[in-house]
Amino acid sequence: MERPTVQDVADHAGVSIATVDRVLNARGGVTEKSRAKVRSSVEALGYERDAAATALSTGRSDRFVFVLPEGPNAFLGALRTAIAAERPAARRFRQSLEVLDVPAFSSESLGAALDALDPGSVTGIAVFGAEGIESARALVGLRAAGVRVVTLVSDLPAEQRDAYVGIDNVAAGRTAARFLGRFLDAAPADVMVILGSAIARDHVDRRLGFDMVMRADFPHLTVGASAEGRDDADLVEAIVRGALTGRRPPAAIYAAAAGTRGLVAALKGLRSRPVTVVHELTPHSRRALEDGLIDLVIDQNPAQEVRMAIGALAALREGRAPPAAPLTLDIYVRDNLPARAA
Amino acid sequence: MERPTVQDVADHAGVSIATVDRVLNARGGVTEKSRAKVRSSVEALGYERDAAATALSTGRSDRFVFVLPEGPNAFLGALRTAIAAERPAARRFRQSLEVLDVPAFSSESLGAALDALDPGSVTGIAVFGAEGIESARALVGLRAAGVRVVTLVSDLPAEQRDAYVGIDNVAAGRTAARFLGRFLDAAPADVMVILGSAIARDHVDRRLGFDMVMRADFPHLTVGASAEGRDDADLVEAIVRGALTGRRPPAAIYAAAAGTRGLVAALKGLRSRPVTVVHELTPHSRRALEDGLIDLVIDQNPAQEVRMAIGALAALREGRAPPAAPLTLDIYVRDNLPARAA
DNA sequence: AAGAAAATGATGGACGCCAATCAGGACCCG
DNA sequence: CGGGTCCTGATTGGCGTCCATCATTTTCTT
Repeated sequence: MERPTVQDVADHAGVSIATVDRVLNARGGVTEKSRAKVRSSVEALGYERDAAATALSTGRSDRFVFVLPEGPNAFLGALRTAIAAERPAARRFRQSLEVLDVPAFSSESLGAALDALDPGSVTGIAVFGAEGIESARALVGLRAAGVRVVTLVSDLPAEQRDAYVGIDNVAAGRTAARFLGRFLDAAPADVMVILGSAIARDHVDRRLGFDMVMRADFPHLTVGASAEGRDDADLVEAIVRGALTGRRPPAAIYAAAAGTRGLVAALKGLRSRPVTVVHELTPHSRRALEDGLIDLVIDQNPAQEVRMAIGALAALREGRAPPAAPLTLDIYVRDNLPARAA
Repeated sequence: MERPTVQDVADHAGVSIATVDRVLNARGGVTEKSRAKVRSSVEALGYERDAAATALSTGRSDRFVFVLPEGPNAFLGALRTAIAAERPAARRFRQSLEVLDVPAFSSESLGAALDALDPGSVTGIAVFGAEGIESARALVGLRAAGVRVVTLVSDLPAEQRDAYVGIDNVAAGRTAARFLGRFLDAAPADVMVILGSAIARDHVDRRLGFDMVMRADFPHLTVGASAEGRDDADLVEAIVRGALTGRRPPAAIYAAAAGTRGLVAALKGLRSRPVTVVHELTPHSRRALEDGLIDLVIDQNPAQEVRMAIGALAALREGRAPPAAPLTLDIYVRDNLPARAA
């Protein structure tokens, strides 16, 4: 029941280990007959490459680059922290993690930054928020040059990436609608939705899912047009204040984007506050949950997200299929908040 | 910026690699002065043991045993499936995973089964549902013999285990209460709680958390005494039917234990059904959620649980600290169900 | 200061795989 | 049948660490 080695496979197949090696590493120059023998021996013995020995021997080192928009938003901060936290572990597997900052909401500079990457030395990249033609072209180019690409948080068309790592944003929107609907009573009311940008795929998906459930199961609730907060706390605050002091203040708010700080600021000190669901567990949203200012947080665990992205890139690099299932949504109320991080 | 090796450390410290090796592996026979030199060089160069080389060289193989109660319950089945699914991955790291079945609810036979394990050949074990004096004694004995012990799902006193892998059950109870309370309207009503066993730590914790929130935030709801379903679907069905046809049928049910199948059966065909929260995402609870028979499922991802248990055992075996944070609760409504597994 | 004890250096063989080279054999072609 | 191509076997030298052995140096003891 010992683990078989290439030597065992060679003996079993009646060939030399050199031939086994040629087959296993697709070096060519082996007759179909020998290949078949080796393959069936591999099968018969249940041979599996020893990962440790391979890693040692090849001494390969992978360079993974996370391309993130600049900006003070808390979720991005958490993502950066998570990347830093994974570094030591990644290092043990000879993977180096880098972060490349690009201006937010600018497809041109993103494209330029991607073009500046050396496809020879970069094993794979993880991109976040890369909607736009310039970046699309750059991504296709990188992939053609052999760089693996995963999209983070917000997906892109298939030709621009090898895999998507993130939550199912349509499901996130549906879920938000479900809880909002259930938390409200049966009386007709208005619901407000705040997005970051109307072209960000993740936000659009959330809105889509939200509307689906609202229309189907909570017809007494009226969902207004999306407000665009551009992930800017001050702008969000202004929008929310405006709505709440209007003549028909919403009974519920779904904030599908960043800028929670502004939202929370606007909610503070109200006599009766709307039922509120936001995205991303950040210090602000956590605090607001604890204080009872908001009701629910839908989170995509950045740490898990980073780990999955690394795992997906590593899998792609080794020619394995990356995991297909999207990340699960983490749903928080004030009662299941994780212990405070150090 | 290359990864330093022991050779580099030796050069930097002005000693031989033999000495570095003695320090790194605590083999003794090194003066404090040399030890200090080596340690500071390790620090200065940022040396880290190469995991691949170590694994190759030691050729260690770990035997991890999962001790699980027998029984047809779906959660246990999922746990077993998850263990089987992890086997190939574990094998790549020279870890073998075994499952040891013991009769449910019997501390004597659990103790006997644990005593029968050979501490010499078992690296670590993961136990589930091990309340009782016989098993406690056996666990303490195993730990003294060098076997690492993690508790799964339900925790035990610290002297019986090295680490706990599972969710925070008090938080789970609190969360269940929060959603039940918010889903009901403000009218006074009765709430029913179903446990598996009144001595299982996880169930007791859930009840505790549930009561805390109910008392604090939903005083208009009356929580009755716990019904003991012993994780038995038929018994649970009888209990629920009885309650629903009584003179004061509960407006909400919190099922903190297994036996969801029975609960769902009892709910089927009612004109007005109680708001219901159950634990564990199984085919039954999933179906019930989709059909609108129940409202919320609190899940502890068995796959993640198994992975974490293996990770914790591996960490313990290498002398590292296992991760301290409990697993996050997965909360499901009909809108964020994961894609159906194959 | 001689002898014992402790610390250190030097070395080599694992571990399993990768990568490259060289030599010999089988086979085909004209 | 000579010359070439294609397969195959054999061999070597790593990769970084662990572990054991043996020789040598330093330090301590009395």
